[in-house]
Amino acid sequence: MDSSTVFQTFLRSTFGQDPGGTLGSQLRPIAKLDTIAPGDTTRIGSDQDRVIYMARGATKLVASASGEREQIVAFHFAGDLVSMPAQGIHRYRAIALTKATMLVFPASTFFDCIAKEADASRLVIERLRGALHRCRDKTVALGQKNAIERVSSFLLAMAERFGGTELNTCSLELPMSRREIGASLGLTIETVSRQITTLRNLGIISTEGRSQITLLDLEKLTGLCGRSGGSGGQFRKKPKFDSDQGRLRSAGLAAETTGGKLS
Amino acid sequence: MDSSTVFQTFLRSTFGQDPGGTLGSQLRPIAKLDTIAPGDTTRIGSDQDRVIYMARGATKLVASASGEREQIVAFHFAGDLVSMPAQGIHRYRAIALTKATMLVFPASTFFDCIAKEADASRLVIERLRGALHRCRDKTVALGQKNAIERVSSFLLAMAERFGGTELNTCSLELPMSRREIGASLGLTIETVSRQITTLRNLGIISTEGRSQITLLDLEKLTGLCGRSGGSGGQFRKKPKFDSDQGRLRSAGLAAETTGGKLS
DNA sequence: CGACGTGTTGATAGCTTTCAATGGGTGTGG
DNA sequence: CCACACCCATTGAAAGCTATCAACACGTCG
Repeated sequence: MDSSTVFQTFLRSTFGQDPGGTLGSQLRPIAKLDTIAPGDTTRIGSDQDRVIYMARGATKLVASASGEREQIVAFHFAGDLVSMPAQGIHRYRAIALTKATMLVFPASTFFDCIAKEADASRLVIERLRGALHRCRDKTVALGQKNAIERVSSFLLAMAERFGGTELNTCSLELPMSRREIGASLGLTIETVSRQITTLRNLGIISTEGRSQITLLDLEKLTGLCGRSGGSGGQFRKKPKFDSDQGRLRSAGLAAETTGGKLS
Repeated sequence: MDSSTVFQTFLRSTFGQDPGGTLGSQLRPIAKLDTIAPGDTTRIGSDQDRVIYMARGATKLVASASGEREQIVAFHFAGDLVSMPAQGIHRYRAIALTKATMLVFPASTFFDCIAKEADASRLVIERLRGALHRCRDKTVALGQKNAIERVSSFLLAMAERFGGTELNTCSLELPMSRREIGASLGLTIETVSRQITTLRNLGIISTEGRSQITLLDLEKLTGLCGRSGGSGGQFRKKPKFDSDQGRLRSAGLAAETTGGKLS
């Protein structure tokens, strides 16, 4: 894809500006286009903090802990802005799920330019706030929710993001594997698979192939997410599984996953 | 404490500005001072998004999930700026750990004012980025680390925040209870207690009373946190406990806790 | 001194992980 | 077009880490 076209799309969708303005002319020289294949990561400017604009495709933001452990912090899709630290407690990488096109900026220069314009500042601040709040929600999910709640929340979050909703049902084409869902939810691939099986047995979802999932009963699914303040189903405290494949436990809350805007 | 004095301190420490400037005169009218006792929460402007400046004391940022479940997303101390959403998937509250003094702003007006000044924008953006990155680190901890790793990381993070370091040892006076540590790490009070006992038995820490902890061996403690890229001790894969009170497992990483600046 | 909240310790149960085997889906090459 | 890897997903059995339940110790406060 053409670099100028992508940059133009970036300016419009992010700041509602046309090229030619001061912001556009300042950011243009530091924007670097990159297109990567599934499984790959951008190596552009990886030695410093970056801001990445997702022009096309989907990526996962992965943090590497010790050993082989990897946590997916967020998923990102077209239009998202991602803040990536170069160093820190963990190593973070944006890895493509599908063929992905992105614009990479050095963070310091990017934010210096943004700060000079009130409108752009306001928009970036709002994106950062949104990313922070979503990350907090994810924290709650990982700290307080059990497996069925996490998977239910994940499915609902994905549905809100890119599901075709029709009459209480909703079908999704998940761009990520079970392994990636597990890495995002802090669960193993087997546990994710079991929860999906449980949801299917409950008649709440149906599956087709490995990535096609249809949400048949959004209400019940929401009940399994356990939003705060909600009744939490018919349980209150110390709710546990019932039998072999189990029913559910309580219900925690939802939407810890996507990554919406700036993350 | 005097409202004007607190506001002045806020302007200086956050933006390096003196009152009288445009920013100060714009923010002054919307700043509301509040002092609350331990266990209490501010009710000022709780119907809308807020930004809270912590002038004095310590608070915990609590998210309520369904049932009785509560997750502490971050701890905040004097000088911190906290972004608080009014609505969302969960209900968030800033609850005082000690007697706390704070300045409360309505978020939208606050950020509108900030965005108009380049310097202030840059600083706020940097704080938001920091908060986001710390929150991500916490996500990794909750998603990938086991109990001993979480507690070790927590202690190290607290030590970095307000510990008197001297010759590989460091003593802390924790302002939070075991219950709050557990709520922050996604663990129960009993598990936290057991990990502390384990660390004491390993000679890595010593305790005195219920809140005084001395870190005797920062190196070993760090090894239990499992930072990425590190050797992870002498383990690689599938590292498990050894015996009754167990040794350790692998080692994950650290510092998911504090909350540093804007969270 | 007794009540109460906090913290510690022990025993048990449970949810998730680990280990292992099978089946399904996709892609490549003959 | 089909065969054959190869990866992904599902399912089962067993083990493990943490939660739950319970009892006790400690310090504070009335």
